[in-house]
Amino acid sequence: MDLIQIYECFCDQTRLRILHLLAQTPLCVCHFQEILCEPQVKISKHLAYLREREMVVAERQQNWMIYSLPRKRASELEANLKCLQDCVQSDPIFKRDLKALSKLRSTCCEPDGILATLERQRRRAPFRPGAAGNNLQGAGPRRERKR
Amino acid sequence: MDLIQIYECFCDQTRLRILHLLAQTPLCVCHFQEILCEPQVKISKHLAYLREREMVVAERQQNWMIYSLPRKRASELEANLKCLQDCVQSDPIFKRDLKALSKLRSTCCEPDGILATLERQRRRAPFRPGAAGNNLQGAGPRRERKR
DNA sequence: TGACTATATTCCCGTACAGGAATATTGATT
DNA sequence: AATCAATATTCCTGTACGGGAATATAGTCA
Repeated sequence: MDLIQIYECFCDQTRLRILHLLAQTPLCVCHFQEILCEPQVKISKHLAYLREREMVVAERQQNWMIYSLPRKRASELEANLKCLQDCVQSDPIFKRDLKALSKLRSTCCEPDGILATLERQRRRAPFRPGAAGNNLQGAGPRRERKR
Repeated sequence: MDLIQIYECFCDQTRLRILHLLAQTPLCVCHFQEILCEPQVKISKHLAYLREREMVVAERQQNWMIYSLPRKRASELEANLKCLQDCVQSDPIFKRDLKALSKLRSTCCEPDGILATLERQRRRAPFRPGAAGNNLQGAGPRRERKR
């Protein structure tokens, strides 16, 4: 019964917001960080959770991981995504997310898709190091991995 | 955000089956036991879970607790219940549940609602002590409650 | 090759269930 | 008052996350 899995994926607010955004367009992790204003670990983990359950797919593009909804979606997923849209359309948080998304897109006038967008964004503003919610961490010193 | 709560309620198979049945008609606990073929504790606990989150309401009728969906439901709940219907309509488990439900109703030709049904059922077949999935336990000896 | 960037993983801790066994509880019946 | 029937609650155990800190990793670029 993988309807259950769908609901499991849906019952966390961060995941809901991610899916809601992906219903609009593919996005990379740093976009989620910007839009959701949540720490990197959190987003990365929830994306992993969704990936393991095949609710999203990931594809590497240079340094970025582009996440998107799978092309072929089970009808249950499709139905629930649609239902989700209806349910959240008046919710301030989700509305704000959409607004932040469209702002992010407009700043790079996206002619040929998200990838070109990313490319350009990177040249102009290498991820806005000081922006709110942007708490990237350096790679830190390496040492023997515990195991 | 109580959409999340809805999804939390939906992400367990037993609860899904319960809600799916309640979308048809109010029912009492022993009916769930019969239809779902699950132990009493399990059903009782999931009903408590749903009650605490106000996804169902309970009303005592003599010895029985009648559970039903609340009269006034949030639009999100309504939407998701509808979505659920669509998603499970071809699922064998849920189809079997509906079949079991209608059988249970037809055996008592329900003229004046579930309560009369219960009344009559009880006289004729006092809960079928040996039936499959029916694992009622006696009240057991009492002793000082630990606390 | 070394530094840097974007993202993933591991470790750790706390909490929320899920499920079953053993009662507890409450109203009805005798 | 004692018993019974229907249902709820408590205790216990195991597991799945959720979140954050500290790295780890892989690609890119100088």
